[in-house]
Amino acid sequence: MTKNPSSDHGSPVEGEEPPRANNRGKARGNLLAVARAEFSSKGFAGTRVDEIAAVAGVNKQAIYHHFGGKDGLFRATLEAGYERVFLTNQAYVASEKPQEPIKALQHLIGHVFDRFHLHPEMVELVLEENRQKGRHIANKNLIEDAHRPLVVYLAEVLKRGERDGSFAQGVSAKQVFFDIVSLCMFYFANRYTMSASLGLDFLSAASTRTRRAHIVKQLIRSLRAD
Amino acid sequence: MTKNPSSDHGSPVEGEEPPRANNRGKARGNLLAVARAEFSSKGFAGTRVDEIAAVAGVNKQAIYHHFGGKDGLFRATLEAGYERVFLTNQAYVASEKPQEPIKALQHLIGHVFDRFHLHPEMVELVLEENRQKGRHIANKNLIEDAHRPLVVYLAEVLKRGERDGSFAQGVSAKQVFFDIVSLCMFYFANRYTMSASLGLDFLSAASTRTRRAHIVKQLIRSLRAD
Amino acid sequence: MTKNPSSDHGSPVEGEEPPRANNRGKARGNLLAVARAEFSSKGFAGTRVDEIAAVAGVNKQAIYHHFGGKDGLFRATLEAGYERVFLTNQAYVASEKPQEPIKALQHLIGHVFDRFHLHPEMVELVLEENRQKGRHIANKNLIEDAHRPLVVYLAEVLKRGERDGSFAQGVSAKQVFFDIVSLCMFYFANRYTMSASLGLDFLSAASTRTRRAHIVKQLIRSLRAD
Amino acid sequence: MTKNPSSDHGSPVEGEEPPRANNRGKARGNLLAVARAEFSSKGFAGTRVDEIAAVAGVNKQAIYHHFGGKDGLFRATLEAGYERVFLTNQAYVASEKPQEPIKALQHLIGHVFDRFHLHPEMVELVLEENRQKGRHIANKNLIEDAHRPLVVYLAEVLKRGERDGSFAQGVSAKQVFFDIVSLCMFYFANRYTMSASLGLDFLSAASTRTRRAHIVKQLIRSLRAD
DNA sequence: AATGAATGAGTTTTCATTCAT
DNA sequence: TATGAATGAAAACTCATTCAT
Repeated sequence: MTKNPSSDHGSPVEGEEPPRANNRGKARGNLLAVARAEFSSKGFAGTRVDEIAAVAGVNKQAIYHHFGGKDGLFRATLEAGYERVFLTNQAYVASEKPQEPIKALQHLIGHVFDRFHLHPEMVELVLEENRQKGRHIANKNLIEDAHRPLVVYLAEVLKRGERDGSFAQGVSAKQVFFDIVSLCMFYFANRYTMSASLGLDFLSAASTRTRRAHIVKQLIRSLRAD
Repeated sequence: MTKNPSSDHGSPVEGEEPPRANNRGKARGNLLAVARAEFSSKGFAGTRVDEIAAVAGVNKQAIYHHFGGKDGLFRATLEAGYERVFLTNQAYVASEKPQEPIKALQHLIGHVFDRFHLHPEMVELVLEENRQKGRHIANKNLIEDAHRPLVVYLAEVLKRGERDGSFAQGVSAKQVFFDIVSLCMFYFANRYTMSASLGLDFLSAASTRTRRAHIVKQLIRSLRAD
Repeated sequence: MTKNPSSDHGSPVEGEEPPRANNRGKARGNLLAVARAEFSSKGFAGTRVDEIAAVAGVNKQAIYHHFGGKDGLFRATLEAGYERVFLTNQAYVASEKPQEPIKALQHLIGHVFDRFHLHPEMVELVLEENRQKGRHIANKNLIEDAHRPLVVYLAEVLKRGERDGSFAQGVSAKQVFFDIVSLCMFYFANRYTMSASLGLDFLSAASTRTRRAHIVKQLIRSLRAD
Repeated sequence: MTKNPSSDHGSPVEGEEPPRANNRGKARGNLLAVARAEFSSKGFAGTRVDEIAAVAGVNKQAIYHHFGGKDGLFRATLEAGYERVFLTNQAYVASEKPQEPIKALQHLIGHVFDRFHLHPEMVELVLEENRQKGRHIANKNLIEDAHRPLVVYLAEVLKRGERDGSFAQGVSAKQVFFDIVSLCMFYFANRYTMSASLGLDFLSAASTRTRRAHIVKQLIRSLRAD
């Protein structure tokens, strides 16, 4: 999985940059950044090609030139997202110091939660792709690769925990990974109806902190050795 | 579908199924049923008002007559869904025999999972409403009411478990409810990307059973007294 | 020209009346009153049959029952308007004391102006009918009758003025009537663009008073004997 | 009357042309020409966007592309009309030879009358805009500018007439301008009902000539010095 | 007479995509 | 390649009128 540094731009979304003379490749990057914002907030069907082009400050034709159309742009947006996930996960694992399994796991769960907190657009993008029954996932390996660093790391942590007696035996790392992602991502995906359901305000920072702590604690508890 | 025979004098049309005659009052129900299917499979923006009307076998205008428009129809569909959730939960709680807390909780988690399994459309409807930032939730009480039977029952089970020593002290019932819904619903909402992520096929019945068992087990473990 | 007293209602427009047990004939009157307001403010094409029924507080079907449809309702509205004009003009002429021609004419012009001021809806109704090239005027005599009292009275005043030397000889009463109506009605029909044209605010009461005085004065001057 | 060559499109109204081939840039002009005809004959609400596009021989979307919608097209049509009025008035004033005030005024009144006679569509457009309470007048200056040449010229003529004793003192030029426009425009706006009112046929050329002469004569008389 | 529902043709507007310069 | 215009299909929504009770 290689990384195209020029696609890690995002000028129109993350910062204001004066239009420079050298527009080489900027159109593509701008489009991806704007598409990410648009697709995630409005869904695939609700997103307008014209608006993406307008917000990105490029001609509509650029979308057809670079991505072939709306579908291609969505696919590229999704792929760029997974690329980012991969890089983030890779960096996370690389930066983790050796530490006891419980600490490592607590930290990992917090990392996943915080990533979704920081990038709710990715939550929406993934949800959208699932609603479309995965029709844009041309390269399933891309997704698997994106999460592999974390899954591998998690499996290793669990194994160490099993050995040193901090974790229960025989719990599938993949299922645990699924648990972690479920609990973290679902929070950001369903805050509106869950707020109504439980009579709480999950949009507040305090509720988010509370929920985060609860998730970390319960997941750890669910893995303890008896 | 009852028919008034006295209005059947005169020659009926051959071959054609009478879409006319007594459509009185049927339109609303038909529309809600079709809308549920359409909105859940295509999302709000991806759903076509014309198609709903056509599939429901009613005139397009009926949607505007009964619901005021696409938004109104979505709102009504969502509300009807929550109404169903309420009835189901109410019936579930009413039918539960007295039993020890762990059994009760296992059963409850399985119930929630199975409901989502049986009604994935409701999953999609709720997801869609969250993507739209809850703009169709006119009546938040409806949602809260829909889940209240289960939340109240869960709180009571947890309390009993705390008392008899099967569950840990001081875990918030609302947070646990959130955990249950997260783990169960997320499975049905993200099977495509999670399949790709983990290299498994979560569309198969076997995987679903495995996942269900895992969720029940881990949630119970996460609540054990130390 | 007979007058149907039951059509001189106007409850929903001119006053609030509690719904009474005896609704006989009220629907027709309500509809005419509301139609007058709607047609005049939105034009024929811009007016909605549903809205008239809703505002009038009657069932839509009543429109078809009483008037045959939108066209019939417009026609009836127009005719009711002319009927009112007739009655007003008849009463005006009947109430005029003998007076010298110039006074009589000044008073008459003011009367015309004030009628349009009081009933701008009639201005719009007439304009609309002209835009439709008079297609609703089934009975042209109705219109002629409506103005006849005033035209006859005007001709008589002019004749007296000619005889006593206050007015010029040989000016057509019909043309003068046309002048009066033109100057008075046009003011109320074109206040928006004329305000913009001349940089004045013809919606203000002061401008209206000024314009009224000017019109009276100039018309009298235009008729003086040399 | 000078003509702005760039506005001299109008092929679809004046003749049949192959609608294909080079349509570049023609759409806008065609649409304005057709819209003028449609809006003036049917009013805003009565006009169909589809029909304008069809008659203009362009795609319906062109209306949204160039004007943003029906409202924008009406506004543009109105503005183009006032533009024409301005050019016409400017040319009229420029072409007027020095002459005595009464002659100048007679000529001016005839000019105004003849313009409305030649362009009854503009009459309808203006009436329509007034019915809509001026909601399309984005730029009031445009309207004021359109008439300014004539108003300024009129004021100057009146002033000269006051000085040389042909006109009365202290009559407001703006009010006189209003008189002229009222009398001339009203004739074309209300010929149907006025014909019925007075039992005359104001659609005939003879009646129009008679009315024109009457208006000119009476306006001049209304301004004479005593 | 009154009412809610139904009808079907139509009306504005939108959209992804392509063309011509 | 960049850009404004063009395209045609379709989308949401509206309307006057009629039906059934």
